[in-house]
Amino acid sequence: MKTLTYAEENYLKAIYHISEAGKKGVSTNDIAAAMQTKPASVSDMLRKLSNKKVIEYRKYYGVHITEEGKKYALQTIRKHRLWEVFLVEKLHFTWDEVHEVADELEHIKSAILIQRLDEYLGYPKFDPHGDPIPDEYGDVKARPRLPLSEIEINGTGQIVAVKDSSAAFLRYLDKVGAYIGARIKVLDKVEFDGSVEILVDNKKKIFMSREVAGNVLVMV
Amino acid sequence: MKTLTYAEENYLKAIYHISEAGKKGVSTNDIAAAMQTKPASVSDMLRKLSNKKVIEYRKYYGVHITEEGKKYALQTIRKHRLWEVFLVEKLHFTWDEVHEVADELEHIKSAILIQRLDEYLGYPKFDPHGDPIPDEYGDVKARPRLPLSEIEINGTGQIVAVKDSSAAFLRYLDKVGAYIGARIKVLDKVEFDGSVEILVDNKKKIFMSREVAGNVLVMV
DNA sequence: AGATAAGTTTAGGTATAACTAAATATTAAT
DNA sequence: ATTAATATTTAGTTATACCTAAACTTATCT
Repeated sequence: MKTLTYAEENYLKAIYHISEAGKKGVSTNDIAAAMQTKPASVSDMLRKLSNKKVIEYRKYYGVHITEEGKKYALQTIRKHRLWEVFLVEKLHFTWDEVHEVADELEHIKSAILIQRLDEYLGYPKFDPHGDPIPDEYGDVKARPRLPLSEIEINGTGQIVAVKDSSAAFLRYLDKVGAYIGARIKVLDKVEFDGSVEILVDNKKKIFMSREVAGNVLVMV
Repeated sequence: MKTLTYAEENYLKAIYHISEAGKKGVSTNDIAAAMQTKPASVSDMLRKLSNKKVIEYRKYYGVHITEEGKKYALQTIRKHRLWEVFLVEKLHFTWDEVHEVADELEHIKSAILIQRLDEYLGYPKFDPHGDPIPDEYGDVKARPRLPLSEIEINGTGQIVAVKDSSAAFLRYLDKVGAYIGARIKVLDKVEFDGSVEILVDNKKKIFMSREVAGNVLVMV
C-alpha cells in the first residue's frame, strides 16, 4: 500500500477520468487543462507518478494509467461519490453544491471511516449525479446509458447522469425541471436545430437545446 | 478572513490548548512536544504565525495567542469536536477511535458544511469526551469541573471529560467501566498511594490509581 | 524536405514545512 | 559573577508542488 499525496491523488483521478473518456494515451496538455495548472507542472508530476508505478510514461507520447494506478484512482472516486451521497441525503446539500466539498473530503485517509460511511448510507450504488460508486475492490456497476439527444421520438427512459456536472449546468437543469432519477419520454425532435421536447415524470413538458440534451444521460 | 494552512491551523490549536492549560506564555519546547516535531521547526512556524498576527511573538520569551488567533483556533476546535460527535453518534466509532480521523476532518474548509453538520447533529454542546463545542462565534459553555482525585469521600458527580484523551487511556477507562456521562460516588480514598474507590452508576465498584483519577474530570 | 506551429520538457526559481547541526540567548548553579 | 545547563534561534538542506522562460520534440503545412 503506497501513500499518495493529495496532489498525486488528484492527478491520478484526472488521468483516470480522461482515459476513460478517450480510451487512449492522455496528453500533458489535457491533464493541465483538467487540473487548472500549467503543462510544466504536469511534466513534474508525471515523473513522480511514474516513479511510483501508477502510470506508464513515455516522454512526449502521453501517459497510460497502470492497473495499480487504476486501483488508487477508483478508491478516490469511491470516496468522493460516497461523500456526495452523504452531503445530499444527510446534510441536504443540493446536487450542484457538493463537488468542491467532496473534492476535499475524498482525501481523508481512514479506511474504516469509508467502510462505516458506506454502511451508514446503505451501500449506495450511484452518487447524486447518477455516477456509479466503485466498491471497495474497485468494481463498478456500469449502467447502459445514452445521451438524451440520441433517443428517438416516443422513446422513454430515466435520467441517470450528466456529462457536464458544472454547477451552472446543474442549476440550469434543476430550473427547467430535470433531475437525476426523472422518468422521461421524448415527445418531439426539431430537425433544424436538434432541440427536443420531452415529458418529465408523465406530467411536465419541457424543451431542451441539442447542447443540453447531449449532456444528459438516459438509461433506456 | 485569512487563510491558514493545515500546519498553521494545527500549531494554532496546540498553542491555544497549551495556553488554556497554563494561562501564560507558551514555550517553543512545549509546542514542539505537543506537535511531535523539533524546536527548530517550531521557531520557523512562530515567525509565520506572527506575520499573520494570530500570535504575539517575542524571541526567547514564548508566545501569546491574539484575539484573532483565538478565533481561528476555536473554529478548528469546533470542527474537530463536531466531527467527533458525528463519528461516534452516526458512524458508531468508539470514543478512542475518533481522534486521528477528526484531526483530518477538522481542516475541511466549507463553512456551510459545518453549519449543516451542526444542525444535523442537533446542535450538540459537548463532544464524546465531554469537552465543550464552541459555537460559530467561538463562545464556549464551560462546565465547572474537578479532577476525580480531588473529590472528597462520599462526594458525587458525573464524569464529563478526561485530561489525557490518548487512545490507550480511553481504552483503559472503558475497560474498567468508566465513561463520559457516568454518575460516580467516591467511596474511599487510600492515604498512602492516593488511589480511590468509586461507585459507577450506583451499581459497579471500581478502583483507580491516583494517576488515573487525576486525569478524569468530574462535574460536581 | 524544410519551415512553422503545437506540444512537451528542462532549468531555474518560489513557498511551505520539515530536518540536522551550529550558534546564540536565557536560566540555574556553584 | 562566571560557568554550566537548558532553551531557542539561525543557517543550510530536503521534499512537495507550483510557476515562468527557454529549449527541445513531434506534428503539420506548403
